[in-house]
This record gives sequence, structure tokens and C-alpha cells, in this order.
Amino acid sequence: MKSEPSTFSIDDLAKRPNQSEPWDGVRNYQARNFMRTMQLNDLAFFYHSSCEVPGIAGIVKITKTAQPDKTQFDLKSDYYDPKATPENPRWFCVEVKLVKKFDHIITLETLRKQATLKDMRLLQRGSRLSVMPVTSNEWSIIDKLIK
DNA sequence: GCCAACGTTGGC
DNA sequence: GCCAACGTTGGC
Repeated sequence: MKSEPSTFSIDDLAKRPNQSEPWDGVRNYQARNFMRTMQLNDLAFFYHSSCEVPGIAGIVKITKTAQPDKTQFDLKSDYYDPKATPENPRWFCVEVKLVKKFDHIITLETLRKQATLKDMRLLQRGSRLSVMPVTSNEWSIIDKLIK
């Protein structure tokens, strides 16, 4: 799950009550669909994008499954969607809770150096989905990179 | 700031 | 349903 740290970083998550936060603002159908497949207690990597050192900053857990994203109904929100109604919501979000903040970012550069990760979706050319799946094999490879 | 790679929109 | 124009993402 990607976030721009200037908007919402892993440190911001750490400061939230219960270290939990709804992952709102996703406005891409594919990313939304992936979120809807997430189940309670699923784990995800928290990825920092569009920043000085892009990479994985830590691990989060899904503490609420997908429910309507409130920001789509909020006129004042950047994520407001005039085509969405409470009766017929268009966008959904899960709630995530911080599990672990890494001592060091696992950088995009490091990920790219792993030959075993070359097929990982995140690393594919033109890949820019903000929510995307990680295989269990990829997960264990990345898990071993944590220091 | 640049730009490749997408995704979305809207006229036809 | 096609596709040009436009907007967005995100690494560099």
C-alpha cells in the first residue's frame, strides 16, 4: 500500500490513536478492488512513494475490511466524488494498524537488486497502482531483507 | 521539472 | 465502442 510520506507517512500512522487509520483517498478501480479482497488481519507493506528515498517503510495489518470511504461524500475533501452517494458508494477503504516500522527503509533500489523479485508487480514497468498484491514468496524474500 | 506509462473523459 | 485529449502517478 503506497502513500506519499508528505501526505501520510508511517510516522503519522504511529502517532494516530491506536496507531490505526482508514486508508482513504484511493480513487482507482483496480486499487479499490484489491482493497476489497483484503481480509481481517491480512498484512501489508507500507510503501513510501514520491519522496527522496522511495521504498517499504514498515508493515501494517488490516483491522477493518473494506467499507465506504467517507471522503467521497465530503464536499470539502480533495477526494470528494460528485458521482458517489451513500446509497451507492463508489470508493472503499480498509483500516490499517501499524505492526512494525522498519529501522531502515527497504529502498526501491534494494528491491530492484533482488533478482528473485524481478516479477514483483511493484517493480514492473509503468506500475503505479497505489494498492497491489504481494505474493507469499515475495513477502518472505522481502522479510529477509529487514534488518 | 521532466516524461513515460497509464487511466479517464467525452465527442462522435 | 473508438480514440484523441487530457490528467495523474511516481521515479529520476
